[in-house]
Amino acid sequence: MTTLPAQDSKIENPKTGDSRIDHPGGETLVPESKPIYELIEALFFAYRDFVGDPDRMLAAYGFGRAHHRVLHFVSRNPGLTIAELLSILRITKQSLNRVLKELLEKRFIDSRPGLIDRRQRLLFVTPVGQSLAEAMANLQTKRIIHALAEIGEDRKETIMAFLIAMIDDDERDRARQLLMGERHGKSGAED
Amino acid sequence: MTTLPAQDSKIENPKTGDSRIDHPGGETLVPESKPIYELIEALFFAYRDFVGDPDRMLAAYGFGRAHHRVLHFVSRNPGLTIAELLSILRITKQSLNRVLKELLEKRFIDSRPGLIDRRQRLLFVTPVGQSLAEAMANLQTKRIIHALAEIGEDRKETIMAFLIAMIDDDERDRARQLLMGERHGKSGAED
DNA sequence: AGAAATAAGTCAATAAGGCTGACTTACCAC
DNA sequence: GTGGTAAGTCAGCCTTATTGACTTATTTCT
Repeated sequence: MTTLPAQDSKIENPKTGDSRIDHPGGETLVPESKPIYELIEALFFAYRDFVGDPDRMLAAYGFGRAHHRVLHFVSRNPGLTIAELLSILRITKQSLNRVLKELLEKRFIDSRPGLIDRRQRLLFVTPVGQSLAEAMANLQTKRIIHALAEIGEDRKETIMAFLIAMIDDDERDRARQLLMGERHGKSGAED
Repeated sequence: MTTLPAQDSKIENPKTGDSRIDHPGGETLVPESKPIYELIEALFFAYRDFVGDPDRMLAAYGFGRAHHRVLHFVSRNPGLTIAELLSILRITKQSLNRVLKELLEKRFIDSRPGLIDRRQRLLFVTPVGQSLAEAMANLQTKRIIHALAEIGEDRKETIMAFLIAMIDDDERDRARQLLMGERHGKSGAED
């Protein structure tokens, strides 16, 4: 935390968009264009409904959004380690542990010690877990397909390119590897 | 069955040929196509980083994501009522009140009784609030512009159309009105 | 062999942001 | 003047996240 809200508002004119604004975040922001409100809000609404589908399904199992994320990435990356999962989800070990414990207890996820490094616990979905993960992915896919149909399926690569370009620069490669289905070449975890 | 541009086949496929899955949610899900994992995950990563920018800025004021949403929609829709805000955000009165109270106390938002219906409280951003709202919108716009530049700016309408099509059918019109900047024609609240 | 580093699990406390239910106040409308 | 509506509030609860400190098992380094 830098300086506290020394909120000296030095806005010139909210209407011109020509405002040079100092913020405690540090940077002086000089917008190079007017805010693209349509896209900001469309993204908000789209994402809200996009995660709303699985949310409703998860509730029937007593799970939440956190469980979904864990189940999803384990399902997509069998043999994932705790450490890898943590860095994908960007949460702490303690946060992950709570949901992971539940998923293990309820047998949606299974863990086995690593073959090479036995300290590691390699995570796999059970058939039940796979079924749930797929069901949620299908729900989301349904929505995506509907949306792609609206704009023309051939635009799918445009959408992908846009979304990938929205990711943080220093995270893009890692994310791209994940979502392009490349396995993390460690810990000999193929089944 | 939509023909997808046959993405990849690098992943060890889930060995469930089973496409008919019963879930306590009630519905039997029969996917009409393979899950589009790339898009699901790209959306996850893109949104995570998209909201990460404002999150960091808000933290400097002791605010969170909830404050951002309130500030944003009030800034964009001066004269918004509590009821309207609740239905946009889809949260409860009690949840809203906690953050709204803070925004009012710290003078980022101002409220006046409605002219026609004095039970209503019309919400407006103060100059300080406007400044913060703009700063965050500028941050997000920066990311969006960068992403649009990657795919060609002319694709902006494609992205918009996609995102809008992702919204729930019965919410789409309302959302579209909001993000297209049409004012809710009530309570004589123009500035 | 022994020390240090690493992977993971755990305990405790805290916070943000949601929720429900029940109730009040103020105001509008019939 | 009664009833409905907009908003505010009290109390309690849940989920998801945080930090810090510590343990255990195992690998790696010297």
